[in-house]
Amino acid sequence: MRKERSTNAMNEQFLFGVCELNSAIAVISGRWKSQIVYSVSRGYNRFHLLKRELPNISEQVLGRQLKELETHAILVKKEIAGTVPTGIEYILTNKGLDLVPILESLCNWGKAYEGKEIAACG
Amino acid sequence: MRKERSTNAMNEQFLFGVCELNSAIAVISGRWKSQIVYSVSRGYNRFHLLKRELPNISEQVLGRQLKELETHAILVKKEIAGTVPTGIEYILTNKGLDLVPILESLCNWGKAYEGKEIAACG
DNA sequence: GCAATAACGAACAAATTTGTTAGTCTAATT
DNA sequence: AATTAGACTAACAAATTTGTTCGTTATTGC
Repeated sequence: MRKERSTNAMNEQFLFGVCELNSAIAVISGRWKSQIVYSVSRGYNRFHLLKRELPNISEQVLGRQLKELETHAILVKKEIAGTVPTGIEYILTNKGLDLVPILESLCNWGKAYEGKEIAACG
Repeated sequence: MRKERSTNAMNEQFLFGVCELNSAIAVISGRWKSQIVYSVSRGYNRFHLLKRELPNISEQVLGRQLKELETHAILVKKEIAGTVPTGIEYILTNKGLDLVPILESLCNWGKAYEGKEIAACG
């Protein structure tokens, strides 16, 4: 549980107030989160498909990350009609869909400077 | 210190291998980091200016974050000639400069969906 | 009946990040 | 001579994130 009045939590709130950038980053930070969003966007949109894509994640952690993404309205759960037991699909919301191209930019940025930890000065 | 062989650390490495997206996010995650990059890009490029911009950060934490950004080659330190004691400027590298527009997209994305935690489904 | 698959939730523990306390060094100012 | 400003570092403690163990529900396959 969060301690709402810890320095850490208050600093987080302060930054949220400074610029939406900081809330945005808070949403996509976290060990598996942006990779999950990216995978879902590419069609790996069910629990077992994500498990297969990310073999090192435990089911419990996957469930937790998905729930957090749902809380932040990046994706929604949808029951697949006519399946027994009811299958669940994860669908990106508009918010989630709009995030995907930004993640792609980040990916390209990462690739462009791969291994160049000591970059030339601009 | 990091435990190189913890599950957590190994999962991080795994994700770095899956897509550069994950290393990119790792670089900009962290309580103050992207805000610092953004502030530096807007001219708050000295230790004391950043302290004034982010009054809640302690000097120790600011120093640490700046050092990490330096390690990831987002910015470099530069001595200001002719100042006594030597003043230090922080300059964004090309890598850092290329990051700024992405941070701006994230900021706009955050603004667009501000408060809309329960978004319409795409 | 027993195991497996799909999809998780709760509680606890380990790892990591963030913040705090104390201290450094130089030079100008009071 | 003491204080202040700029720019930090190291070591420790608190907070938070990540991973683990155990358990659940329901249906199909052997």
